[in-house]
Amino acid sequence: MAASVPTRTIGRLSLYRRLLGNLIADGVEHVYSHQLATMGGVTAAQVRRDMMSVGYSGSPKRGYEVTALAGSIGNFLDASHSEPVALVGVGNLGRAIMAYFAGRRPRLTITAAFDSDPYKLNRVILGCRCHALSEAGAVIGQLGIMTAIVTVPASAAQDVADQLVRAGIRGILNFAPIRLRVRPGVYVEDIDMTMSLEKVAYFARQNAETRSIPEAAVI
Amino acid sequence: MAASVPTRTIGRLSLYRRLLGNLIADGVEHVYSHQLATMGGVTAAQVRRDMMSVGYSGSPKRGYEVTALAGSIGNFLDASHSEPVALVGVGNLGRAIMAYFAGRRPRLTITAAFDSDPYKLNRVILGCRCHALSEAGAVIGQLGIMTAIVTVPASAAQDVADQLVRAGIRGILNFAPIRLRVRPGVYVEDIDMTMSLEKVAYFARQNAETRSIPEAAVI
DNA sequence: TAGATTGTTAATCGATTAACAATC
DNA sequence: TAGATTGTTAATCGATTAACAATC
Repeated sequence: MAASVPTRTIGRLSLYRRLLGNLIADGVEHVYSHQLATMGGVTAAQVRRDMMSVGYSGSPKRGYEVTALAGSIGNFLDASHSEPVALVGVGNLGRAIMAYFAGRRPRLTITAAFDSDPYKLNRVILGCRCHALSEAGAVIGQLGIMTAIVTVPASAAQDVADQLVRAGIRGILNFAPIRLRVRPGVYVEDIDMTMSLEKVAYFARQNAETRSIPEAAVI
Repeated sequence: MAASVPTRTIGRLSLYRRLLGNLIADGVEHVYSHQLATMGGVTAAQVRRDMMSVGYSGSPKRGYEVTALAGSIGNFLDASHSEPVALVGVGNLGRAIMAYFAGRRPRLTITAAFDSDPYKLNRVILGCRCHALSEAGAVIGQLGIMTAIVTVPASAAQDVADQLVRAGIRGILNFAPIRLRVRPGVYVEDIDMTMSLEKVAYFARQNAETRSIPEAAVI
């Protein structure tokens, strides 16, 4: 139905929508591609191409209408109804993420939590009931959950992913530092914080080395 | 000095090193490109190319020597000495990240924390002293910190980034949902959890829609 | 040796960028 | 109108993939 859109474009659309939300809050009514580009750290041509892919047209005079564009992106990105999300692994990181998403995107709500710790079972943590993973099939099936966040240790992640996929999950946001193997038709997005931090440290060092003398002058 | 290597390659090197660590723990001595490829979710050719970029050679007979390769990658990725990291924003997410990195990469240790909450000042949280942001210049300069993690709200992130760059930071791992504007020579890596989750939800829905009938048969 | 793997080049692929006529 | 912006195509760019001779 929807033309196939590259995964990076989907990410940028999510970004634009947030920017548009800010503009709406500020009472702005129209925006040009180059303005969105500056705010989003992309090029103006890229913004225009992305708008094309959601099928929204701007006008050469006033650019894009902010509320209408936000609506178009919403139609493109969102489900027709509010969507529940599952989270597996109610440790430090899991709880922080639950708190982070609480009330942020009303259309994506963490509705079910799972953990292997028997002490946490059936307790309500951050407004969300904590189940045993063995109940995943039943709970996920009953609530019609398609999206899950995995915040368990690497050693448990593949097993958890297998159970989630069997339970009907079609998309996983994976924080475990391991590459999950899932069957085709299940989308996995990895957030590997260790990898990201090592990358930042590497380039920080490169930057410091290559411009150690000029930088003092530049500042 | 080091040939310029694309940022994705640096990420993969970090990944390989972790995989090699697991192999070493398992007592494995040699590994072939296709084995690393399977574990890392990349292609064998890509692995071989990446090994070339760190200047390590394998043998057609035994593949790559695990410990030596891990050492080469370490030489390439790591600083000669242990590196301190700063974290700004000691909220739920910030504390979870501090706990996450504690003891994980001994060469990258979160050594200084910053927060605007006066209640947290000078307290030691997860083994790390919490300073006021106004001290950033002094603390970061004194400890020689080049890398920082930003876990403040979006509204404060740009201001924090500016202060960090002024204090000498050359690389930022940014969790705030906003595009930071920094001068050239400062590397920024974004972890935008909302964007990632929306992306996963989008593709989960696509997957569920496109294969709603066949999937039952496939399972 | 025979066979599988490596290093390395050439071909492919996809996304980004540049460019510009159409438009308000 | 004049001028800036849009929609859209063509050119560019970079990374990935395929391929294969060299090697152990």
